[in-house]
Amino acid sequence: MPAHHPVSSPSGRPTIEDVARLAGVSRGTVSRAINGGRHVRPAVMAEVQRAIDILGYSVNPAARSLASGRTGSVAFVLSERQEHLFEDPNFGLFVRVFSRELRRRGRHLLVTAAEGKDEELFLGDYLTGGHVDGALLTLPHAREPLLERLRASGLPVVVLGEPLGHQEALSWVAIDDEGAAEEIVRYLAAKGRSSIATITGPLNTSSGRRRYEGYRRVVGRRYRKDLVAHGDWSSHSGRAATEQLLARGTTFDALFCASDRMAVGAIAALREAGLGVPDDVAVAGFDDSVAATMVEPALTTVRIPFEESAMEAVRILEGLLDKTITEPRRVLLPSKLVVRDSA
Amino acid sequence: MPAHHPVSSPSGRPTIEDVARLAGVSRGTVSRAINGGRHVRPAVMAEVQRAIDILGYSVNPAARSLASGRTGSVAFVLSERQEHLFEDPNFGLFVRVFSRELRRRGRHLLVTAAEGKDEELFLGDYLTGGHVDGALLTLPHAREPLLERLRASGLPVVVLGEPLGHQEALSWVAIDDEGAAEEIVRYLAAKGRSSIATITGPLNTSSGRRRYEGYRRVVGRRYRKDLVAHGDWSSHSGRAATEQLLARGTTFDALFCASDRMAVGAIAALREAGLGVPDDVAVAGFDDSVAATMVEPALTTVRIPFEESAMEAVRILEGLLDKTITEPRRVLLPSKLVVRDSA
DNA sequence: GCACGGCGTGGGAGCGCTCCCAACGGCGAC
DNA sequence: GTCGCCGTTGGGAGCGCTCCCACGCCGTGC
Repeated sequence: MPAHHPVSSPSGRPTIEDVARLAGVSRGTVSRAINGGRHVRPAVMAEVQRAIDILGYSVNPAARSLASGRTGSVAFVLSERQEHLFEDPNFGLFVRVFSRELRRRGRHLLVTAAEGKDEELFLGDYLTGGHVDGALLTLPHAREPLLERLRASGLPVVVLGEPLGHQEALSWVAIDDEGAAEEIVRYLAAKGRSSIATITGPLNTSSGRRRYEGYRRVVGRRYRKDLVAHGDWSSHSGRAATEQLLARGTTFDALFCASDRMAVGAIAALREAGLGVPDDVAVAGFDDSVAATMVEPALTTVRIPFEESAMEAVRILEGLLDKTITEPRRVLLPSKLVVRDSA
Repeated sequence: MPAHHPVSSPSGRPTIEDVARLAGVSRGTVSRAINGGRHVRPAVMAEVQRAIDILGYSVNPAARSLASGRTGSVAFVLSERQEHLFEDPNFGLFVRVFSRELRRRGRHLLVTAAEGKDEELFLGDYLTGGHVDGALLTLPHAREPLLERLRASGLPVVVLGEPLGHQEALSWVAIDDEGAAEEIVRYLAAKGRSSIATITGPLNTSSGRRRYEGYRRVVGRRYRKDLVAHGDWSSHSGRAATEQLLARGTTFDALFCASDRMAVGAIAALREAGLGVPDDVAVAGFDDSVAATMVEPALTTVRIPFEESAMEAVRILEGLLDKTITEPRRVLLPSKLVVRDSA
């Protein structure tokens, strides 16, 4: 039951001054007490805490921020134009992990979206406008102007995914897409599949490119252009790409899709064409998303360590913020093959 | 190209004072100019704008917030313990719509999660601690303490979904779950299905309860307890509930599932039991989520006007913030039947 | 015995903005 | 011609906090 004690502030809320008066110490001492308690005697600490409890005091974030020049919050920026990540369960996962990890470090998470050109512009203003101390970015497409501006502003930033063209200048955490793609395609080959087709993701994204490169490395000399089709991660595009593949008349006994959702579309198309999965065509996905177990047959796919990468990103950002890390840091995390029924 | 002009502030960033000096007016006039321009001559406005552009000035949010007592930002709170909304595409949709609508009104969106008891407690502190001017809440379970605390704090709040037990004291925006359930169950009946089973959502959630009530109203006297099973929205629970229904030995020719995801699980279970959909059992879902078109056959379901409800919530919150609205406001939005192949 | 360093503390000086009041001038009304 | 009003402007007074310097005090080393 706070606030039945005399309080001076016109806002009605108790201030640090009220706490100081009640505890019988100075404003400076209370400030030190609520900021870690360095150079404060334990007895005084306790007394201050008691006063805080009695008054129901909580610091005014605006005042703290104005005086200290820090905000205590970090932005999570979704510079995703379309659906991939945004409509993905991973988005929620990221938010949850970030929020938890940052809270543990005494910071707040602030989520913003930047969809169009305007929003991206606005975003630059916002991020460099003193609203946040740092930022976590997802950027499937290379977004030169924003990245360049952020780099120039000196704002601590960690990118989720590999920022094509900015690998050197920024810190980032990514999945070893290429290695994972290699592993799953190699698995298909080991199962005796000799002609392996693929549906790639957008090749202007890092993941799209890398997964495709992993595929190419494994098929090596057996690479054939007519076994490759392109999608945009969506189930719809997976279906269309498969139909295109089939329409070419080339046959294949395995199909590596760069996303689970495309694999779902692919399975539907194969089934319509009278082909059995995995008997006629083994299908492999990527992501181990909820879609993976929702289709029949359940997808053999690759599990991406989203949680770990989120935690790693926060760790790096924290280092950047407290200047423990001064050079851009880059981390590549391994993923894991998940074998189910589709291949 | 900002900041090649002499700047006084020790932070390096130009302040309102620098702008005033360059524009040849006073601090007060610049403040008025950047806050709508009331009582400022057009010529002066232009001069101030020019100075702002030259210096690359942007307001310091902390200083503004400290002086004005407002923050300009609104929290979107996910007090969702588990997966339903969080792993849902709707979540992303909400974030996007909120972010867009608030930006349009000159505010920022701040997303926070509150999963455990601790976080909920923390959340109360946070929301009432002066970090935000108002909040948008999702709360599938009735969370008495948080709601009570928010109500008592006087913070403007709009709830997405019906806050059971707090319908009178808070503003909220919800879907007409009951009406929508009625409509789709009536549709099943109109298709000649005589024994309609249902898989409900959690009955301690408003939607779970209302959808069940809609079902009951339509089946009326033909209600049979053994045609009802319960789930938790997940596809897994839909599968389990269906197996349970089948195990009872009672037959049914239609199944209304309170979520698409449960319908997906139900279809898998029915298929395993050798029952055809929709021939033997017509299946209806709810939500019109991405899952709806991902299964075979595509789900007949109910489309929920998420976007509209998000926009409506912002509209109400805005009214609460600028005191245009003083009484709690309640809005119930209608949904729309979407007929596909499963029923 | 005395100088010195460091811990613990008090309080002045801002941080950059908004709010408000006083002052100024021009204009229509009487 | 004078009065009063309103639109416009300047600038003082904070908003509630952190930062930093100065001051006392105690313990240590010689």
